[in-house]
Amino acid sequence: MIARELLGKIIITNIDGITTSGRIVETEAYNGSTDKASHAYAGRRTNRTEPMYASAATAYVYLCYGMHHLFNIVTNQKDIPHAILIRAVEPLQGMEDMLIRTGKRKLDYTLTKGPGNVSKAMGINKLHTGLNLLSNTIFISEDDYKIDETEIASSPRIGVAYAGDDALLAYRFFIKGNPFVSAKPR
DNA sequence: CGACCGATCGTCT
DNA sequence: GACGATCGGTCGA
Repeated sequence: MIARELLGKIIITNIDGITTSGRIVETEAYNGSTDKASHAYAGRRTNRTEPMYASAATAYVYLCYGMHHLFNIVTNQKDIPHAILIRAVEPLQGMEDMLIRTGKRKLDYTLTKGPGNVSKAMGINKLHTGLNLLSNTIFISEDDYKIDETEIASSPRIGVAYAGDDALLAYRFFIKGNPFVSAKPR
């Protein structure tokens, strides 16, 4: 499962002349047309969800609650709308700029905890939806950091109670004990 | 701590 | 016209 493999990888953004990067510590998988929690459930295909139907390594960014831009990585072949929501990263580069973007005063674990904060800190917004992630604006990289399987935990996804039985699926993955991992499900 | 609540607007029905 | 793949502040214990 790709949501698991993304843990420990690095997201780098070059936006507005600013470079920021962070290590992925929490993800959620959205399993396309069979997943009631997915925007693409039952093959729903609209202007908003169209990028999810693109091939792997495309960005799907959308506005949530009228104020948060949530960043997803599309993972499958063209026309199969699978995506991974990046829920938290551990900042690596550009913390000063992240603080400015988020309006926070001091560097703490809330800087990039939760999907809304990740996008805000890294400068990702709706304009980036549909963007190819092999571009240099937003891309995924990796370094020597290795995660052992035993460091990975899973749980049901956050905030998807409306999805019925699919809300129970353990499609959320995170690095155990990492302080940037967001709150537990409600 | 936990529970609750308001902000805020694009998207879909 | 209703409703979020959220966040941060407040309130009470």
